[in-house]
Formats: sequence, structure tokens, C-alpha cells
Amino acid sequence: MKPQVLKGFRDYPPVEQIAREKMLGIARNTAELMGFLPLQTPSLECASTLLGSHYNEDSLNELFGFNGPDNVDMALRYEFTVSLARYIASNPVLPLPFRRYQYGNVWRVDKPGPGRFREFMQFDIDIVGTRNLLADSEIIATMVTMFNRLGVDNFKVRYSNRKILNGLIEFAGIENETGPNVMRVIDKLEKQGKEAVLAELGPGRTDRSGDKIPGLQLSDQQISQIEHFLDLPSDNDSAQLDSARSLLGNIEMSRTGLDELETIGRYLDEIRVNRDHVGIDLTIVRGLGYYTGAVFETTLHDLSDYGSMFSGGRYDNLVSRFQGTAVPGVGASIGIDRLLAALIELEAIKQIRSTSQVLVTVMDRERIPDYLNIVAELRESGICSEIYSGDSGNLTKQIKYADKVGISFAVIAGSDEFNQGKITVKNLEAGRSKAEETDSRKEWLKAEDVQETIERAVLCDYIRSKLHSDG
RNA sequence: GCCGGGGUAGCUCAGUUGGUUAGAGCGCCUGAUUGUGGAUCAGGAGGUCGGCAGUUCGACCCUGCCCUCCGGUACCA
Repeated sequence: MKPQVLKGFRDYPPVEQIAREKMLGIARNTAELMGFLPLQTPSLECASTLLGSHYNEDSLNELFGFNGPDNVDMALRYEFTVSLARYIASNPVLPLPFRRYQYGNVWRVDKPGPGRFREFMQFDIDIVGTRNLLADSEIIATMVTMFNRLGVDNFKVRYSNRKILNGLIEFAGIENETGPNVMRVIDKLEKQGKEAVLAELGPGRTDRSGDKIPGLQLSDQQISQIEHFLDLPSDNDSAQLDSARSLLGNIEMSRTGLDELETIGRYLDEIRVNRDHVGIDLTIVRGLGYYTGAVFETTLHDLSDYGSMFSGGRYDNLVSRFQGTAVPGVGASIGIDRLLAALIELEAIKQIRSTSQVLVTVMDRERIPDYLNIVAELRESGICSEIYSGDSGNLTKQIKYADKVGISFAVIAGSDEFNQGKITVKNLEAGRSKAEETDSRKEWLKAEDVQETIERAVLCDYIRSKLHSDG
């Protein structure tokens, strides 16, 4: 049968997975540096837990659900927030606020697109059980710290507050149930442009492929009020606050949102977040319906077409489904694979093909015990290494293998070396650069520095020093 | 979901206005070199032309349906 992977799923080859693990390690360390606790929850949850009040045919089709063992309806999680809510509801003695991070795969039955899959990894940080804006500020500070530690410099976390726009919607006389749709449409501003957004607020539009997109049918006056808001100056934070206040200052809800933005900004200064990396952007709304306060997105200036790398916001009705009383929270989520693609593109992360640094070749099968001893010694001294474990092969084949999989050093020992208590170490990296200098095979094979025969006793020290000098 | 474009060797693609034996580059394997990678040279393997059905004396090519990939767009708890 033909080997195939499921639509929307993919393999992560070693070269990618090595980089991914490295990046995840940095993300985990940063989360713990900022005082978040690790939590893992099951991949499968009860269908009723995941869907709650949204349980209907449409939502059921959007996740991987089935009737499982013991006749239980279950589904793969599509995010972590519901599981977090369930965890909190079922652990009433949990000290609040609860600061947790969680990462892992989630699954959605979306149409796969560029960089978009049905199984993908997310990394979430949340602080639940508090309305204090210190929590919002901590989430943003963590986002900034994480990017810094990932080696990214040219980025910005932009934030706003849903209350500002909610106030405007109320003021413009837009019906409550249309509110979320307005948010959803404004969220397209960056991708589709202002004209498309205004058209969708009104009569609708036709997209590039000729498909019709229905509009929200707002009145011209309502649309122009929203347009006015979107046109507010966007340079510095205080200018944005001032102009928004003069436009919406007499709407109480908007005023509250603006005050909150100001407070968060102050906290961010005091917690020493670099001002270059955070800023207010009143056009940030986020498409999802459940945000109630702060909302934020992170873009890389060098890769703005990649979209937001890390985004989230405040939700104040998290756990009500499970225990009646709402638990407020604020959090953010990274799309790990999108970020990895970006880090590779920016060369912020090195692509390494092999975990082994040394291949111990097997030249003489009678000497296998000696070769095994050499690998053991290398490993004991902390050098990642492997013995050539192929079925057969002359030295050519073994060196070729090391070259192809990207191992830097080959240890070679035959009777010449064993009789003299020596060992030969070939530097494949050095050989790679030498190859560019000459076309003559003989010359290349003889090149200095590519290979050295040393005392057997100093093998580990020798390789360690070489690894160091290579960086 | 909707609109559009593709599927020919492991990869990137050429090709045939329907005709006998389907090609290239790269990659892969073997050897020159069984104690040494790259380059070079010599040789070699690899294809039900996405699937099924139809039209035809004859289909990789035409028609229909399906699968799948790509681009756009919608929805997204």
C-alpha cells in the first residue's frame, strides 16, 4: 500500500524537530522564569466538556470527535482553555491566582492552508482567578521576555482593550448580538485592508476569487463612526489615548478600557519591559468572541506577512460552565510551528542535522569490543556519539554516512592505531570547507587539519576542545 | 463551505493537436578508491503518466465522477 499521512497532518523530520525542541526548551524556561507552573491535561476530553453550550452540529464537525470506549462521546481538544477551566473547577482548593503554562498538540478539522494544519502545537500561558491588571501586564511581559530569549529582536507586542470598542458599538446603536461580528470584521483590517472592512460592515464585498462575502448591513452613520475610530492617530501611546478619549470620553465603558490601557502601560514600564517592544494599537480586537478586556497580538517586523505569532487577551467568564461562578483570567497562546518557521527564516535558530557529534567507525569487526569501549568513553564524558551500526560497509561507506547525516567527527582506528596506542580523528566539517578549495582528490585527502592521529588517552579532551573551537 | 489552478521517476519539471519503445536535470545505487566524504569519470536501478468509469481500432492526452495537493476566501468554540 501507498505510504501516506492524513490530510492536514505532517511529519517533523529530525532537522526540524531538533530546532523545535530547542525552541520549546527556551519557551518552557522563560515561562518558569516568569513564575508559571507546568500543567498537562488529556488530549481527549468529553465532547460535552469541549463543546458546552456550543454543542451543535456545526461545532461537532469542527473537531475530531467520536463515540469511544464505554460508549462515551469524546473528542480531541482544539485548545487548552476549556481543559484549564475544567481543571480549575474540579480543584476547588487550588490557590488563586493560578499561573500556568501548557504546551502540546491540539486538533481542528479546518481546511489545511499554508502553514496551517489539523494537528499543531500550541504553547499557552494564563493567569486565572484575578481581575487585577497586574496579571495582564505579566502576560505581556512574559511574551516580550520569551521573544528576547528566543533571539528575536525586531518585534512588537501591540495591545488594546475590548471595552473601548464595546463602548463605541453601544454608542453607535449597534445591536448587542452584532457586536461580536463587528469585532470579527475589524480583525481583518491588517490582512484585508480598510476598504474591505468598511464594505463588510455595510453591504458586503466580493473577494479576489469572485466569491461573495455578506456584509453586516450597518448604516452609513454607524460605519463612519467606526471608520473615525480606526483612523485615530497611531503613533505613540499617549497620543492614542488622548485622541481616543476626545472621541469616546463620554462613553463610560470606553473610558474604563482606556484607563485600563494606561494602567497596563505604567506597569509595563515599572516591570522594565523595553518600550520598543510593546505599544498600544487601538485597532487590535481579535476575532474571537470571548474576550472581555485586554487583547494583544505580536508581530515580527521583518515577517509581518506571517501574521501574529503570540496573541491572547482577557476573558472574564471562563469557568462558569462548570461551577456557576465565573472565574476571570488572562492569557496568551503561541503557534509553535508558525514561530519555528519564522525563527528559521530569521536565522535566529541554527539548523542542526544530527544529534551525534562523533561517529566511531568499525574498521575491523574483530575489534568491536574496542570500538564499543570508545563510544562508551565518549558518552561518559558527555560527547554525543554513535558507533557505525550499519550491516556492512567499508570505511568509505561509513565516512559517507557520517557526512550525509551531518556528524562532525569520525573516529578511525585499525591495527596501525591500536599497535601504537593511538587513534585517528577526522574533522568532517573542516573537510567540507577544504573541498571548496581544490578539485584534486589527492590533494584534498592529504589536506592538513582535516585529520589527526593522536594518543588514544587524550581522545575525549581532543574532541571536546575541537567542538569548543568550532563554536 | 465557496472560487480558481495543478497531479508524469525519490525531487523539480518537459512532452504527446489520440498511435507502437514516455524524457531531462538533480538525487539514489555500484565501481574507479575493500584505511577515508567533496569534485571527476564509467556503469546501473527506478514510472500501472493520481484513482475509477466512459468515448475510441487504440487514451498519459478527450469526457464524467472521485481522491489529493496548491492559491484565494469564508467559518473557527
